[in-house]
Amino acid sequence: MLIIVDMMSTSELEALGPRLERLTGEETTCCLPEYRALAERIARSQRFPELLLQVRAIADEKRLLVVHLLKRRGELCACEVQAAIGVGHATVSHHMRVLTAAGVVRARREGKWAYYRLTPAGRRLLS
Amino acid sequence: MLIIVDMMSTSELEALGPRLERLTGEETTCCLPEYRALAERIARSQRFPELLLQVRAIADEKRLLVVHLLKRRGELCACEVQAAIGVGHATVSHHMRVLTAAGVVRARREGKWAYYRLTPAGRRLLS
DNA sequence: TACTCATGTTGATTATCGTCGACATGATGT
DNA sequence: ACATCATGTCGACGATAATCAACATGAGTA
Repeated sequence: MLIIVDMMSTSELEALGPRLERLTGEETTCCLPEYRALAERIARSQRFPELLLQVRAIADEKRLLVVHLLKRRGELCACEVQAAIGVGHATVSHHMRVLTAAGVVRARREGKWAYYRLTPAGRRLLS
Repeated sequence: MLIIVDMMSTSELEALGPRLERLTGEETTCCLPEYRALAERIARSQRFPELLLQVRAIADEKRLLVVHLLKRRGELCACEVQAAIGVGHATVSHHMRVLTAAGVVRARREGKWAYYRLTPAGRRLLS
């Protein structure tokens, strides 16, 4: 319940309280406890951590490029991803791990090769 | 034309070429120059850098929270944002700067106060 | 004018992340 | 069996980013 607030220094918290309470008397838009509670509700919802994970997964130039390529081509193997984005194979493996962990892409093994395609959630991110 | 490829070591490039050329003879899905060219077209399009900037702007817990709050409340001043996300005012200023630079939110000054609201592009990011 | 308040800016610190080399694994082919 | 190939994992390094304290700015106020 106090996770967010605990990240503020106590001096700033004490200074912030009366300042905003005074503001509510003049400007009806400022309301400290209301916004703090609303922010906590949003941050503690089920969708927020998932969405944050997905957004952070595509917040990289190479990974956003991979997602766009998958949207156009449907399915790519790891070597094709490596050729497309121009990094070492260890980096490709790392990026695809981030994308799969976020639920943006889904991996499929076929012999030596690993194929990747977008999940429905991944497709929704690009609409 | 060689920006992406130059990020690979020459040894890996030389090893990758013949490997994929052989693959194209067996698996029709592997095609090195085609994917490299497609990736370059996407990365050099007008929308890609803008989208990357916007996605990176909301790829932070606090900033994603701010964007959600703005979607619900319409407009917030800086002190309300500070109260909601629980960081120092310098950090709030930094986050709002990142969001405005990406075109996700728009700032409006009224006397001492700074009000922020989502841009159409920012609203589109959350749909 | 002097003072307070809301916000922006700067510099430094800390943490996180992208990248790669080296090694491991598991499948394919000779 | 042995070599080769595609991919994964680990450790380290460099770059980037989040955060705050301190200072600066500019508007309202007594």
